[in-house]
Amino acid sequence: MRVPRQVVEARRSRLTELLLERGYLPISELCEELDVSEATARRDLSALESEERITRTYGGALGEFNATFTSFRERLREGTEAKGLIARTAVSLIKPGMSVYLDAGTTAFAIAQELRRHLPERLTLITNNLALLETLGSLPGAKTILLGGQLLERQSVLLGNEAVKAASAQEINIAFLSAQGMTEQGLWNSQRDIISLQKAVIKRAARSCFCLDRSKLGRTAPEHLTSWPKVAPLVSDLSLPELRQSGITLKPGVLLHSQP
Amino acid sequence: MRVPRQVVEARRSRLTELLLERGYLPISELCEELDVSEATARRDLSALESEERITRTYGGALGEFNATFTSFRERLREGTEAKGLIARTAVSLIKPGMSVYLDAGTTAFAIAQELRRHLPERLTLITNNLALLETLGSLPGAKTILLGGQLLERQSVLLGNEAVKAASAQEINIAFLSAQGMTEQGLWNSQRDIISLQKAVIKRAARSCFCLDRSKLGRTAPEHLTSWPKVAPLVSDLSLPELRQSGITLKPGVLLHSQP
DNA sequence: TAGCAAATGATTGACTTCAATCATATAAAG
DNA sequence: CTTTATATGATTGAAGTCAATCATTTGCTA
Repeated sequence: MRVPRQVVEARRSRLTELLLERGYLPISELCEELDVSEATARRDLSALESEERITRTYGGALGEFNATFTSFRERLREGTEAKGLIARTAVSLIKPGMSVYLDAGTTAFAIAQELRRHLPERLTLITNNLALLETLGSLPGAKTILLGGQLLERQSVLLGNEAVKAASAQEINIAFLSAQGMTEQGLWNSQRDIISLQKAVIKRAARSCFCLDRSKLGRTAPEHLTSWPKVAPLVSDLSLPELRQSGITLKPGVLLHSQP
Repeated sequence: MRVPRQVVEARRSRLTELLLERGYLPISELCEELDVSEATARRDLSALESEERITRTYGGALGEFNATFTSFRERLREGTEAKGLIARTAVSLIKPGMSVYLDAGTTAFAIAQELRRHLPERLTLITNNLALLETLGSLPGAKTILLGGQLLERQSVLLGNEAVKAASAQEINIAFLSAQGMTEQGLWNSQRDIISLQKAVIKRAARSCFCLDRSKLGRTAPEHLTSWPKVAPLVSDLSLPELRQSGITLKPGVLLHSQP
């Protein structure tokens, strides 16, 4: 029997809520919870899936909870090769007892995963990146500090005055930062908030290490972060000659080239 | 053919890692990824499930990622009735434009869920509770601020100096706090860190609202938080006579009794 | 109010998943 | 080196899942 449109919609949003809460539910439980037949439950699932509000699995469905996190993971998986290499080089700079800052790029995610494999002792890890927490929070023997700040919707990142203030109060031995583009003029990033925070971090960090893979070469972004003379180590899969072709000349020793 | 024990173990931890990364994987992909037959993949899954390192589903498996969050949600589901009522009363105290602090108890989670249903305009939501972020981060028109601090493993909570400092810099109109126990002597909580933060919040908040359901009555905890005269509104499913039976006498108007 | 469109539950057959069983190869134990 | 224990892949039958189809009820709209 036909039922008012609004009832259908209500049931479907209840379904997404349920999945959001429980993560996963098999069809049978969905039927029971929503008090509908299997057929209807399936219809709801395929409707919601086509709206990309849930993910169906064989036998049930997954909520798009931590959708921010997974999208982050997916982005990471694209540049895997280069980012893995960059991460390995970056981690080799970390010594036991250090205080390490990781920022909000996908490279930071790769570094965190690399830390899972080779973890120096007694690290203090500092970040404004919520997507890193699952990884960093479970590293044994490391202390993880999250900067405070305003939550940027859909970004899983904390920014704003609070974040800048919190960063300025940290002791940082080495910071790993990323940018969205690099040109002859230097490094670029998309948002003023991000740049303010990065500048605060650079000021507090004994060493600021920029990690950029080749996809960033030649790109710009709305906001200018820094010019080349101020870039201390650049960790990249690019070589010096490749950089020179794009008009970027670095002093010797500045580039840490990540090779296979 | 039999294979060295260490190979099996390695494959199984690789499997947990995979699930941790991807959240969910169907059997077929597991077989491909691990390069084993379906039978072996299933055996691995049931082994890991009995160790409670993953969760099987029909057709695949889930990683125990955000296990902290889900355990939180499960804890929440226990006291649902009372906490829902308390949350409703609590939310009725929130007016548009307010700056609201939510602390780390499960009651805070219930309040967040209630906010999802009845959301006053232009709220600023402040918390040290990571489990709340998924809920709070998606509330339209509200601004969410996370206090910084050290990540408490398995608790999804931020504490420590940074958190106290960050709290002291906030403007808070109303704070919703919880405690682990209430006796004649006042309110009790388990950790010194938590109490330091709560005291900082109370100092900054125009109004500090304690939310405790009846399960807390008569319980104590290692650390003393506050005595009764300083408890401003107490939101509870307990009634004045019930409290008096346990030796707790409140001035009129202090208790906001949540009834069905 | 009449006619259409839409939502529902039941049923069906194709397909998938699953646990159990078995033969085999080989790691570990003695 | 011999024996034992165990990990593996293949097979099989039972059970579960899925999309398509159909009849029915009922909301919506002209």
